Amino acid sequence: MAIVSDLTAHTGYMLRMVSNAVSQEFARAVADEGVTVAEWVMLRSLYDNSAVAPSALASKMGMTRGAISKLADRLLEKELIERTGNPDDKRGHRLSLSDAGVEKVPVLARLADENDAAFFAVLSRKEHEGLRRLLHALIDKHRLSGIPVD
Amino acid sequence: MAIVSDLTAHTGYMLRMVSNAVSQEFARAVADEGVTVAEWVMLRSLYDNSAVAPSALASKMGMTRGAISKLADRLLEKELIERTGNPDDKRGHRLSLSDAGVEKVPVLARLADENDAAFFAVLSRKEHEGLRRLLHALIDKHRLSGIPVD
DNA sequence: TCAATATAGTTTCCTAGTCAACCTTATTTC
DNA sequence: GAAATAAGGTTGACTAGGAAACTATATTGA
Repeated sequence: MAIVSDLTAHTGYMLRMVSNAVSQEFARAVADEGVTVAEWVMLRSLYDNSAVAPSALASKMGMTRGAISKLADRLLEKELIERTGNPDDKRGHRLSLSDAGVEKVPVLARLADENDAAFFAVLSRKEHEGLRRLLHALIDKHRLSGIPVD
Repeated sequence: MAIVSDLTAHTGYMLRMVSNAVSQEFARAVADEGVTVAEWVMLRSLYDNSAVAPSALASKMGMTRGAISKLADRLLEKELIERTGNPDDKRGHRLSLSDAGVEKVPVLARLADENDAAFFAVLSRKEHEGLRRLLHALIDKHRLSGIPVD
């Protein structure tokens, strides 16, 4: 073993290389729909649970509250979400999808499905399942809960 | 299958989640040594081949020439690399490690080794090898050559 | 041969994050 | 029940990168 190991010796390096490739392709796909990957994740999160507190999204999405605040501003600007006050706590806000947002999510979800399927089609069904199992184990063992966006 | 599939249904999502976790831990580790992940990749690349053209690094690292230009500025500022003119082509430059840079690389390489080993230690040897094999297949089939940095 | 084009690098402007300071409202504690 | 502290969210300063314009030098080809 060399004193200075090669970059490719690290599994983390390979992981990042592949991960970047999938994400870049997906970013290109959603860009045609006028949204970014982070915006997609926020929209998708609001699709399940509407009226979510920004701070809850921050921890779910693994971003700071500041970032969520600005991300929400952009989606408000695009009229894909709505921001309302929380009557029970005047400090708090609630974010939810607008009607346009509700319509947009399935379109983006379809792109996500297609992108994922296309990228991993080079693996056999068994390999693909093996990969998912290993990633799941890592997520589980490291207690990774946030949704990645960057 | 639901009309709008879950975020976690996508392998790309899991990949990114795990990849982010490894990278964030590594970023924290190298930050103690005063460098960023991108800086580490550039330093490591120059360790093998000194006197490299910025444009060559750009394609190797999967970044734009503009980004490489600024990254090189930062490493020059830290006196870890040196920039010289190319006598054969007055447009071109060559980047190489400074003496301090040459000393720094093995230290950072050790951190990279440790970080990678620690993160993937939760997998069995066989699982770890399986993961590497699958990632390698994806890199190969998609012809991914750049070194990821972001 | 010299005009058009291509290439190497840098710079400017823009985007999307972080971090820390800040304002407002709640909660705790004495 | 008022003062101290905490919590929710926004804002401003800063960072790292991409895209495209720009400068300077090389190369091509009519």
